[in-house]
Amino acid sequence: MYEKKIPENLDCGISIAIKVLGGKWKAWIIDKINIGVRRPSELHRDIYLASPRVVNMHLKELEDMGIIYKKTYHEIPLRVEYYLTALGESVLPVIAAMEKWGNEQREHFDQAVSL
Amino acid sequence: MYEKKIPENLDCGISIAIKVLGGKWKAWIIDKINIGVRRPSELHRDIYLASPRVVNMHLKELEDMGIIYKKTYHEIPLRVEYYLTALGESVLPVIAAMEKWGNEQREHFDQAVSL
DNA sequence: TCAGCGGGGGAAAATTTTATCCCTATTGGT
DNA sequence: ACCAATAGGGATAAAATTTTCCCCCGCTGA
Repeated sequence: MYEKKIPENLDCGISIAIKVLGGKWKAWIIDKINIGVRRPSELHRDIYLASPRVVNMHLKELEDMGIIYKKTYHEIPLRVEYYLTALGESVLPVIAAMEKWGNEQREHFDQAVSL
Repeated sequence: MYEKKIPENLDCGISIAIKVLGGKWKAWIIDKINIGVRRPSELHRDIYLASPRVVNMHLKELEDMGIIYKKTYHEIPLRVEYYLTALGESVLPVIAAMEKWGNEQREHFDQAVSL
């Protein structure tokens, strides 16, 4: 796994929140799991714009951070489901706030420079 | 300036919010400007962990996105001040939510893996 | 036997972001 | 003449993230 070379700074709450939500698809994944898209293959299909590999990596990170947990069913075919932990649920309002604000301001960003 | 090669996806509000708040120091900068740290040199001193160059680049991006605006006083020595636009002020609650959540969960992340 | 689905990961390349270094310019002070 | 403070940016290097490609395993069904 990749080793960070520059130490992190988690002084302020913002850094922590960005660590959890800042990845390209992390917030989206959390949202989907919350909605009930639990299986990796479902998530891959749902977030088809992201490469499956990144979704997997994000899932792993979120699991390591204690935002989600994994349930493995030893069935055939193998089945895996992800669920939000209490910590993961506690972050939902933050995501909702971001989502709400972003949607309200979408018009502005559609016009504004295509940065 | 750097040209993106992969088109952005601003489908959901989350992407938009992350575009504005996801940079390493963007939320911090917005917060500081809101508090009254307005001049570039002040911001550099205040956010001394970030390289001044990046703060400048973030300021430019935030200005281009319409989150902040710049007032230039043609005094000697030259004086520049940044202020939040209405759009910038509208994002403050989102930052507050992130900050609040991050601080509440800080303990968890202090213990958890030093990812 | 071979293709396909499920979940998953290594290695390397490509892309994006951040850091470092050093420069511009104006003006005041010593 | 030279250094300081102000605000800024080009070029390049380094770091971090994301993508791409191709592999693993267990099992099923044709």
